[in-house]
Amino acid sequence: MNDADLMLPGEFGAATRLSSKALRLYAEQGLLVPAGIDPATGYRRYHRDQIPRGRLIARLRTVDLPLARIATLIELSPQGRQAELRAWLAAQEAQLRRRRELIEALDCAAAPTTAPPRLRVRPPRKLLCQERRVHIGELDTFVTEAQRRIRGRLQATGLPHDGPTLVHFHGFVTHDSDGPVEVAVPFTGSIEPVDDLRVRLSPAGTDVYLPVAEADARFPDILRAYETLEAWIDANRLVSLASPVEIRPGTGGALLDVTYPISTSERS
Amino acid sequence: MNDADLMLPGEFGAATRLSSKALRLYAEQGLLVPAGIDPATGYRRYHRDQIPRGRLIARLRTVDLPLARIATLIELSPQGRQAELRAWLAAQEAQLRRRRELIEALDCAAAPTTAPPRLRVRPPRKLLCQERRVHIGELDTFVTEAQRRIRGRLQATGLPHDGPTLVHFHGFVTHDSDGPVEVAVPFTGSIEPVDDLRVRLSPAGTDVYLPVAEADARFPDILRAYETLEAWIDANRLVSLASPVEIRPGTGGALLDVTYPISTSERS
DNA sequence: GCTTGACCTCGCCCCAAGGGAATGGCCCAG
DNA sequence: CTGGGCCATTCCCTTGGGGCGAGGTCAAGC
Repeated sequence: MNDADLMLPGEFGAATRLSSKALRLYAEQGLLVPAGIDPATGYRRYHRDQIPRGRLIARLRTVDLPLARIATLIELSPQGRQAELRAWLAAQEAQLRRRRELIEALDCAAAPTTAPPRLRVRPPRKLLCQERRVHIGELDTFVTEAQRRIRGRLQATGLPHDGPTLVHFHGFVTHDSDGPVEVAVPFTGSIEPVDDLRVRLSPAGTDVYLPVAEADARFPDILRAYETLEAWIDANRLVSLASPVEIRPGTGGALLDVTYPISTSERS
Repeated sequence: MNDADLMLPGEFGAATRLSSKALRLYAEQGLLVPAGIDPATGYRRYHRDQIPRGRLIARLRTVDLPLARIATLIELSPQGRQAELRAWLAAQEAQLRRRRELIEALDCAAAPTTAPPRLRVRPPRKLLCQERRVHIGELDTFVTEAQRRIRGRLQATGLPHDGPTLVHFHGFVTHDSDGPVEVAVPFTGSIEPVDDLRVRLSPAGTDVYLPVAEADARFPDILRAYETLEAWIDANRLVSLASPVEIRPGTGGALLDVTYPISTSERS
């Protein structure tokens, strides 16, 4: 280890294309620690052998990888690193595809769908529910599974459970955003909550709904139904009182009805 | 305008899926200003008619558009907005492609190219230069144009200008990063700087270089030559003293030589 | 020996888009 | 009258640095 192999941040930065401010940051984070620090002056000294590492960091930063990710990547073999990078790229591309889908869906909302939403009165009822945060990919599995558990529980208690299945979307469910989602089956009678199955009341009210055929029920196509309903609610100067619900099966042979609870109280 | 049409942030946020924190921010930025503020309590009241705007903002935020961009988009017609959004998506995709290219180039660096770099002594010389910041798309035009201007100036002064053209890359030149780039032609004699043409000295030294055929000289393929040179410099425990230079024409019929100045002074 | 200029240090404030927490005000229901 | 649910304001936190200012260091020139 030779004195002449040591450089100040300026020179090292020129060799690696990293600013001295960036170097300071990386040093603080332990990502690229100077070979030595002069205890008297505080001057950082980088060793020539650190140049490849610095240059690699700079490269990875040019594609906007977060430092934390770089810190793990940099410890891998070139092959492993490359594999991770390709995976990361694929993830970025998937995200971009999803954004494109969302934007296209936003576009389609401008074109009205065929059928106008309809109104329906909803009676008060008691629900047995299971709630969880899920991303869009896990949604179908969760709904199927939760429905099975809820109906199984109702059956075991000897209660009728021939009502539809209600899926409440308390939050956006997309690839990037997880619910929460609540699966519920209305029932009559009395049952004790168990584990993560809970009992709650759903008040009476009015719903506006739109039947959705199986062909249009996939994500992100189904967003069009939501758009249509929201546009209708806005156009009629109403307010949705709570989260939208997907009711399966839907009316008139539809796979499901997308439903919004709305206020019917006259606003003076 | 009815009192009952006004909502507190909680209700309005539920209708638009915006957090009250986000609403506060948008209000400060003028992006979504409450219909009224109670002067006594400071309570913000949103009007029902603001729901579509809020919902649109929320949608646009889900694809990570910056608020400033949203502020301009939101004033456009749906058609104009959609066009802008598509353009933005295309830009995002272009950026992702460039990142992929950079990562692939990083990968190829692991596989050594055929020819090893060679050393060459560089005499001291005087250069007539033009420097500008350019992105990769403008690079060829700039180099051609600058070269023409410089040689024209040399010819007009009656000085020989039969040397090669030197293109110094003082900074990365990619789609995302603009130079600076300096085009220079060596000459002998005396000339006055004019406009943005300047005269500077290039000291003697040693270069390590790699000829690049026309087929490999396009971006991002040419990055492989840079990778190879940098790897060679690192492996030989040398330090590049300054920015890399592309010299046209290159040796042995190559389109250009990618060149790094290196230190040859013995380090004790 | 002195200055000058280039380089270095540290420390603070700034960007986007909010999240989280602490503290206090407002209002409604029991 | 008290509790709970909203609401307000204020401060600090995140990422990856850029920019500025005060002051220390170092080598070169005079």
